[in-house]
Amino acid sequence: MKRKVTLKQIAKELDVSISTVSKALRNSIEISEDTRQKVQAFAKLYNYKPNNIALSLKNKKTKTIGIIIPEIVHHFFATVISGIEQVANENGYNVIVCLSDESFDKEVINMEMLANGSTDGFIMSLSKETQQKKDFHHIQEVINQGMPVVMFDRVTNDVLCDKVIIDDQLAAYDAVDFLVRQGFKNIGLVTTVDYVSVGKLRTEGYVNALNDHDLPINDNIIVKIEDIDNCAAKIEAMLQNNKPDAIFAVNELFAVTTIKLANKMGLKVPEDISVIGFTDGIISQFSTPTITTVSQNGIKMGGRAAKMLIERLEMEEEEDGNEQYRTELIDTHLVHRESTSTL
Amino acid sequence: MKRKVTLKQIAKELDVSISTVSKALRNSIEISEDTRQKVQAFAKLYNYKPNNIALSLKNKKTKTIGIIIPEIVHHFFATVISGIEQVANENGYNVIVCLSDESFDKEVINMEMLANGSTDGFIMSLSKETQQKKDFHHIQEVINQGMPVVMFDRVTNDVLCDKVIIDDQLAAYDAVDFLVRQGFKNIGLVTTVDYVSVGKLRTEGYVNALNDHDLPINDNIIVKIEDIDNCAAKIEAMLQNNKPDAIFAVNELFAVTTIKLANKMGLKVPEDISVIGFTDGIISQFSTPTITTVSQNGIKMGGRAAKMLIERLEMEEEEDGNEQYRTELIDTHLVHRESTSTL
DNA sequence: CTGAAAGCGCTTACAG
DNA sequence: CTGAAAGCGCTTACAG
Repeated sequence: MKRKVTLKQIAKELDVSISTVSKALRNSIEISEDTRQKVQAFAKLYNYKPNNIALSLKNKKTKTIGIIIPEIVHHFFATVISGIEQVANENGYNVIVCLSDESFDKEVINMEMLANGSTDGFIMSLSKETQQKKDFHHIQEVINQGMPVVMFDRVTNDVLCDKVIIDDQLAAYDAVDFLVRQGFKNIGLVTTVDYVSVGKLRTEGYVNALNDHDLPINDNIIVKIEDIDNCAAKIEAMLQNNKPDAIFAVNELFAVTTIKLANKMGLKVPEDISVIGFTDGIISQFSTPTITTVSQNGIKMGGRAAKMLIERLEMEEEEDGNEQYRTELIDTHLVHRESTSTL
Repeated sequence: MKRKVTLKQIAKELDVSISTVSKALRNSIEISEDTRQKVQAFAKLYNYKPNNIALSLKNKKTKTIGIIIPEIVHHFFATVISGIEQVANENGYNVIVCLSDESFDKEVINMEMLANGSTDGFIMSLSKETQQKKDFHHIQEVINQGMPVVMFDRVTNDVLCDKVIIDDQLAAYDAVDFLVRQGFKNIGLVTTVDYVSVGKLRTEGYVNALNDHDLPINDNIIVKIEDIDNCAAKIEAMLQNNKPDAIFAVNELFAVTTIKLANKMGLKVPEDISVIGFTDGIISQFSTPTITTVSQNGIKMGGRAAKMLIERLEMEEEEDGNEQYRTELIDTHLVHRESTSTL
C-alpha cells in the first residue's frame, strides 16, 4: 500500500524546499529549467496529484456544487442532476447530492452540513414540507454568508436568488387549451394540494384556460391529491361520478393512474376519454397508450442552473454585490402521443 | 453579508487563544467552566460551525463517499443512490456523485479526481466500456492507495474488493424455470451483449434452466442487444420469424419493448405470449399490462454497499491489512404481474 | 534561482 | 487552567 505522495516527500527526496517543488510543478518562471525538469519527472514517476482538500482550504473554494432535492428516485430530478453534472464536470466542478426526502428538517440539516465549507454554492428544489411551512431561513442564511443559490422547479418568491423554472401556468394553460380546441367541454383536473408551488401554478393555468373559453369551473372534476401513493381512490370517484371527457394531470403518475382507472371502468383512452400529463418521463413514453404530455427538459434545466451558479461563482471574484438575480424560463411544449386523439 | 465566523475571530473577540476556544467548544475538561460557558455562548450567538475542509485536512478523512455509476437517469441506479445516501447520512457521511456515462475515460477521470482527497472511499458500478476493455487499473490504484472500494451490480472478478450483487444467474434461472413450468417450450431471450457482466450471467441462467429441463437452446430466439436505444428492430424480427410463446428479457426496457412490439403484431400479453422482465422499476409497475419481473432491491443494495464501505472505513483505524473481502448477495424474487398468466 | 515564513481553519501534545 | 507550537498539504509574497 503506497500512500499518496505529497510535496513534502518530493522535497525531501530531491533535497529541495517545498516551495521549490510547488513552484516547479506549477511551471513558475522563478525556477530553473533544470530543477523544474527534475521535479516534474519525479512527480510524474510517483504519480503526484495535489490534494484537493488542501487546495480547497488554501483557495477558499471547493469546486463542488451542492445539490439538494426532494428525491432522486424520480425521473425528472434524476434528469436534472444529470444536466447539472454534465455542465459542472465540463467546468471542473463536482457535485455532492443530498436528498431532503420532502422533509423540511432534512433539508435544513443537509444544507447546513454542506454550507460548512463543503461546497461553493447550491442548486436546489424545495421539499414539500418546506413549501408548506414557508420557512426559508436556512436558504437565506446560506445566501447571507455569501454562497450563491440557484433554485429550480419548486421555487419561492420569498427568497431572492437565481432561479430556473418553466412557465408552469402557461404550459398547463396550453395543454388545457388544446383539449378545449379538440371540443372537450368537461375537462377534469388531477392536481396536487395547493402548497406545492408547481401544482398550484398548473391548476391556475387550467382555470385560466377554461375561463378564457367561457367554460365553467366545476369543482367536482377537480381532484387535489395530498399523498401521491394513495391517489387512486379519489381519482376513481371523480371519474365514476362525473364522467369527464378529458383529463389534465399535473404529473406522469396522476396521468398513468387515471388511464389505468379509466381502463378498469371499461373506458378507452383516447376514444372515450383523453388524457394529458406533465413531465415527459419514462412512464409517459412507455405506458400503453403512450401519454401526451407537457415536456419539461430536466437535462436543460439542470444544465442551465449549473451554468448560472458557476457564472456567479466565477464572477464573484471580480465585482461583488452585483445582485442582479435572474429567473430563467426553460421552454416547454406538448408532446403528442396516443392518449389524445390527433383528430 | 456576514461571512462565517472562525475560531480565530472568536479568540480575538474574547481575548483568549485559539486553542482555548477550540477546547472550550469541544467541552475539554482542561478548560474552566467559566470560559467554556463564555466561549460557547459566543459561538452560539454567532452560529459558529467548524469548517469541514479544515477538519478533513486535519483528520485525513472527509466523511464523504464517492459514488461512480454509469448513469443516473435509470431507475435502478437512482434507487441505489437513494439507499446509499440514507445509510451514509445516518452515519454522518455525505455522498458525491459522478457519472461515467458508460465511458471508460470519464470513469477514470472522475475516479482520479475524487481520489485526490475528496472522498474516503468509493461505491461504484462499472461502465460498459470498462467492462469491455477489462482495464481496471484506476480502481486497483485507488485500492493500493488505501481507499476502500465497494462494487455493486456490474462488478468484476479481476479486482479484489467488497462487492454487493444479486445472483443474476440464479434469478434468471428461476424466472425461466417458472416459464417452463407453466408449459412454455419456445422461450425467447432478449439480453445484452456478453461483455456486460450482468447480461452474460442472466443469459447463462436462461441457458441452464432450459438445459435442466431438457429443452433445446435455439439461437434464433436469442437476441443480444448492443445499443439499447435501437433494440426494437432485432426484437421484432425475432418475434416475427420464430413465434416464441414466452420471452425472458434481462431488463425492463427490453421487456416493455417486447410487449409493445407483440401488441403491434396483434399478439396479446399474456394470452398469446408471456413476458418476464428484470429489475422492478417504474416501467414494470406502470406499463399495461404490468410486467412480471425479477425484483432487484436497489435501495437495499445501496444501503448494504454503504454499510460495508463505512464499516471498512471505521475499522481501518484499528487493525489494518485485514483484507477479508466480502461479496454480499442481495436476494431477489419474482414479482408476479399481468404479463404472465397465473394459470 | 531558492527557500523560509505566513497563512487557509482546525486539533492536540506539550509547557508553563 | 491557558496558550504557544506543530502539523494536516498546499501556495505565494518576500528575503536572500
